[in-house]
Amino acid sequence: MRKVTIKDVARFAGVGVSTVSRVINNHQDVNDETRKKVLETIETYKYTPNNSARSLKIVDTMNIGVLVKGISNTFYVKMLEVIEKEIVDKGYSVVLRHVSIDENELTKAAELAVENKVCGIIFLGGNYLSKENDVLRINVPFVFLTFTLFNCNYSMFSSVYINDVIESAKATKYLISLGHRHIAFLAADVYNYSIAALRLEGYKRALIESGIAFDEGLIIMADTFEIEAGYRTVIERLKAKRDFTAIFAISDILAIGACRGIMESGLSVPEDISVMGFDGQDISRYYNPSITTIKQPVVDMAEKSVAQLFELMDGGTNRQEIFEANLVEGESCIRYRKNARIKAKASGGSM
Amino acid sequence: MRKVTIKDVARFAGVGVSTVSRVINNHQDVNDETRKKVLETIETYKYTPNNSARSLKIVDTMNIGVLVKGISNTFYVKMLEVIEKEIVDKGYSVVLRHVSIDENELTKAAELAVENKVCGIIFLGGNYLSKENDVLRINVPFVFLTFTLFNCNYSMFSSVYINDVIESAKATKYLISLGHRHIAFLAADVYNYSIAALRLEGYKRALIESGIAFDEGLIIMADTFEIEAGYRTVIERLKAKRDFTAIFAISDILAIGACRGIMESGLSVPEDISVMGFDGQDISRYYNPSITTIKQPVVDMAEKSVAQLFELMDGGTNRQEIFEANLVEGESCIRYRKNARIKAKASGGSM
DNA sequence: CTGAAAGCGCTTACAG
DNA sequence: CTGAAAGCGCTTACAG
Repeated sequence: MRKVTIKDVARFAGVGVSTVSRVINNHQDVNDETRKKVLETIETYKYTPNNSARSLKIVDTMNIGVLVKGISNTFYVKMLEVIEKEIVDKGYSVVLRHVSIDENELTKAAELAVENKVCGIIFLGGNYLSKENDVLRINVPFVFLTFTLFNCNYSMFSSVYINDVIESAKATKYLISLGHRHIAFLAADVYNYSIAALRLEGYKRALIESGIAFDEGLIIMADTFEIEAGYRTVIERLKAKRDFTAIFAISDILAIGACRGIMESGLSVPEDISVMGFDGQDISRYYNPSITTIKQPVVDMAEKSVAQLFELMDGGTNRQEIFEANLVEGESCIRYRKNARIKAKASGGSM
Repeated sequence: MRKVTIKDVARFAGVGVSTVSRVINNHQDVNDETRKKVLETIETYKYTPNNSARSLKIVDTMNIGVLVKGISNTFYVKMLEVIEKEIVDKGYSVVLRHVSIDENELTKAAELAVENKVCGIIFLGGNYLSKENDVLRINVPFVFLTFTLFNCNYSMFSSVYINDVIESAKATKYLISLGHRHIAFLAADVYNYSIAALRLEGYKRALIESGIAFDEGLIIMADTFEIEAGYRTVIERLKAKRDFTAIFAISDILAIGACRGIMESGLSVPEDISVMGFDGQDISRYYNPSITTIKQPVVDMAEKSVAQLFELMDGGTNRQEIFEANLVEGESCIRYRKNARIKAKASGGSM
C-alpha cells in the first residue's frame, strides 16, 4: 500500500525520472519502445502522479477556479453548466470547489490562486460584505457572479448581478397592480446586506411608493430556505391569522412550500391567496399552479461573468455589470377579489 | 502580483522559515513577540500558504474525500449534509469534489488519495461498471454510496445501496395492485447496467410476475433527467397515443415533468393518469398533487457509508450493505377506473 | 532521444 | 524558543 512515486517507476522501468515525466505528460520526444516500457511499468505498479508536487512546479495552468457558495442552492446549477461550457470552449479547464455557508470564500480563493492551480476565479454566490484585505489577497483576476460588495471600492473587483432591491420592488408592485393591498413577505436569513434584506428593502419601497403602509406583522420568517420551512411556516401563520391576500416569497422554493401550505390549509392558490416567487428556477414553470416569478437571466449572466474574467486576464479593468430580471407570469397570481376570503373553507388539510 | 512565499515572510520578519512555519501552524513553542512580528509581516505582505507544498510534506491529514458524481443531482444534497456532519463529528474534515458525468471517478479518487490529502473516500454516485485495475489503484479505504460494482469481485470494495431491480418492481406492482394494466415506463439513459436499465428490469419483472405482457411500446424515453425533458416527452407521447393509465417515472423529477405535461394536455393526475416517482426527494411531498414515490432511506444510507468507511480505516473488511426503500403514498396514484379515459377533454394546454 | 541536477514552497527532526 | 538543512514528488532547462 505504500505510495509509488515517479522515482520507483523510473527504477523499475530502468530509465531516468525525466523520461517517466515526459511519458506522463505526453511529450513527443520519447522513443516508442521506451514509452511502452514506462507505460507498462506504470500500469503494473499502479502509479498515479501526485498533483501537489506537479503544481508546485507548473507555472501556467490553463485552469479557472469556480467557487460555489453553499452546496444546496439549485439556482446555481444552470449557471455552472454555462460557465463550464464557456470556459472549456476557450481551451481552459474548470476547477470546481464548494465553499460552505460559514466559510470565507475569499480566503479559499486566495489559497486556490496561490497553489497556482488557477489563473482566474469566478465566485458563484458569496457575501455582500467582505474585508478589503481579503479581497486584496487574491492575486489572480476574479469576478463575483450574482452578488457584489457593498463595503469595498468598486475599482477593487468585478461583479455581475441583478439589483435585488429594484427587482423585489418590481415583484411587489406587480402584486399591488393586481389589487393586492395586504401582501405578506416570506423570507429567511434577513440580516444586514443579505439577499433577503435587500429584497425586503425593495418590498418596503414598493409599498411606500404605492401609498401602502409597511406592516412589520406581514413579514413571515422561515428558518431556512428549504421547501419544508416555507411550508411549515405558512401553515402555522395561517392557523394564527390570515391577514393577507398575497405572499411574495423571496425564492421559488419558499414559494412552492407556501403554495402547498396554503392548499393543505384548505385554501387555494391563486383563488384565495396569490403566491409570487423569485429567481425563475425551472421547477416554477412545472409546479401546479406554475409560479409567477422574477426570472434572473442566468444564461446571460453566466456568460457575461466568463467574458469579463477573460477580459481581466487580458489586462482589462474591473467593472460592475447589472442585469435586469424579468417578471414571468405563471398561474399563481391573480387579481384580488373582494370575496376571496369568503370562499375559503374553514380549515383542515388533505394529505 | 508575484507570489509571496514563506521565505519572503521569513526574510521580511527577520526570522527563519521554520519559525514562520510554526506560527502558521499554530505551534505553541513560539515567543509571543516573535509570533506577533511574523503575523504582522504575513498581513502586510498578504502571504497565503501554498497547500500543494504543504501536502507534499504532511503525512496524516484528517481529511476524508467525498466524490460527487454529476453536478445537478439534487438527490445527493441531503446525503451530503449527513455525511459532512458525521465526518466532522469524528474530528475529520471533508474534501468535497465533483466528478462530471463523463469523468472516471475512480481515477479522480486515486489522485486524491495519492496527493495524500485524504485518508478515506466516499463515492456519492458512480458507474456500476468499472475496470478492476482502476479500483485497485485507490490506495486508501473507500465506500460506494447509492451504487455498487457489478463486474468486480465483492471483496474489492464496500458499497451501500438499494436494490434498484426489487424497488422498481415494488413500484410497478403497486400500480398493478391499483388495477392498472397499461403502465408506461418513463426513463432516460437506459444503457447497460445504468440505474435506468436496472429499474427497467424491475418493471419488466413485475409485469411478468403479474401475468402482464411487457410492451416495448410503453417505454417512454426522455433525453435527460431534467424536468423539462419529462414534460416535453410526455406531452409529445400523449399527442400521438394515449395507451396507458399510469406512468412509472424512474425519478421524482421526471415524474413532476410528466404531471405537468399531463395537465397541460388537458388531462388530470391522478384521475386520468396515475404518476409514480422514484427516490423520495423533498419536492415530491410538496408538489400538487404530491407524488407517490419510492423513498430511499437517504439519512440511514449516508450514515452507514460513513460508519463503514471508518471501520475500513480501522482495519475492517469490505462489505455490501443493501437498504430497503419505502413506498410513500402521495396523491398522484389512484385505483384504475374504467371510465377514466372518457372523462378526458379533447386536448390543449392551459399555460 | 535521454539522464543528472536544480528547485518549486513547504514541514520537521536535529542541534543549539 | 529558534535556525540551517534535508527532503516531500514532481518538471524542466541543460548537456550529452
